[in-house]
Amino acid sequence: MTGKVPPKHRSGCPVSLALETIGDRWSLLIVRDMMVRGHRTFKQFQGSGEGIATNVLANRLRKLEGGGFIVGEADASDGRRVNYRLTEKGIDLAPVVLEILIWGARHEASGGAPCAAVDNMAKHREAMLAEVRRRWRERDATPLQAKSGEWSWP
Amino acid sequence: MTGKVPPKHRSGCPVSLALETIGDRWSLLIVRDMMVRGHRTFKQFQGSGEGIATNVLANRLRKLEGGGFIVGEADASDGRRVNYRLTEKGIDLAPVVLEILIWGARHEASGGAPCAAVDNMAKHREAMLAEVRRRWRERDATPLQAKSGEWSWP
DNA sequence: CCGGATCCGTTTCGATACTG
DNA sequence: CAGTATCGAAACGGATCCGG
Repeated sequence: MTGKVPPKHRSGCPVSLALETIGDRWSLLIVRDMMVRGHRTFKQFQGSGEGIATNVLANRLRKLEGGGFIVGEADASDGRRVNYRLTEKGIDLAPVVLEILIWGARHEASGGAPCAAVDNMAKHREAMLAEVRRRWRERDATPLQAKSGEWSWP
Repeated sequence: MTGKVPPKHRSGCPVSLALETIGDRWSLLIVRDMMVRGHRTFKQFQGSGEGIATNVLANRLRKLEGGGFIVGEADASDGRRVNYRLTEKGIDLAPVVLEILIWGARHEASGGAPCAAVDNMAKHREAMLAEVRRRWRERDATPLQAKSGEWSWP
């Protein structure tokens, strides 16, 4: 709290990239880990991002939750564990994440074709998106591996 | 100076979202303005973003240039004017920007269908991407309007 | 142990003023 | 017009501590 100043927001509808919410280095990384690696817990995010500080991670999770991208609910069998799930709004970020992955595989990996998984996702774009959507809708937050060998992920 | 600490960078190829470069609130906004509105100059960016500070804008332009997303070249007829152009690496961000636009039109505009332009782009996805690519390759950095009425932009 | 909260030094942001 | 200079405010990030 303590005086959260709202941003400028001058353009009404037309061209907002909505980067005020997800336009930072960590938020999309968290969403990516959820979608592609099936991560759900604080600990998992902590280990799979490129080393995010715990306070920053907590801050981002709360921000994503406040923005309606994810929801956090206590694990049924383990009270101390919190499971985060993607909402519809968060799931709809899948195409964005996928395109960034594709872009990164082409330009960031700085080479030929080091990442076969991304290549596979790009090939079966619609199928991959449908799979992500189905998984998170059904609360079956398992990683994206082993869909008849189409996608694999470290 | 004074100790520029390189980031962690532990994952080699597989899943880097490369958000270290474009993962902030302004960089993609600049790229979007170039792609969709045909902006090329400091002044244009200054007026079309949601009010970016001049020093931040200068910083982002240099960062994008250093990352190979854009190049800045002095205008032939006007020495003091600098024209920024998208490189291939920057042009390849078009799918990313488009997906974010689509996402934002659905979730951020918080309503039914306020933005027909984005809707049009989503419908003619490949054509729009091809058009962006062609324009910036040929140095004809005009806005995206008036492609037989398919896309229009404020 | 897990999911944070709190403190604290460093870095970056962002608004305004100013310069070539 | 296209940027710097400056400076307060915010965020980052590490380390450590806390509640369950």
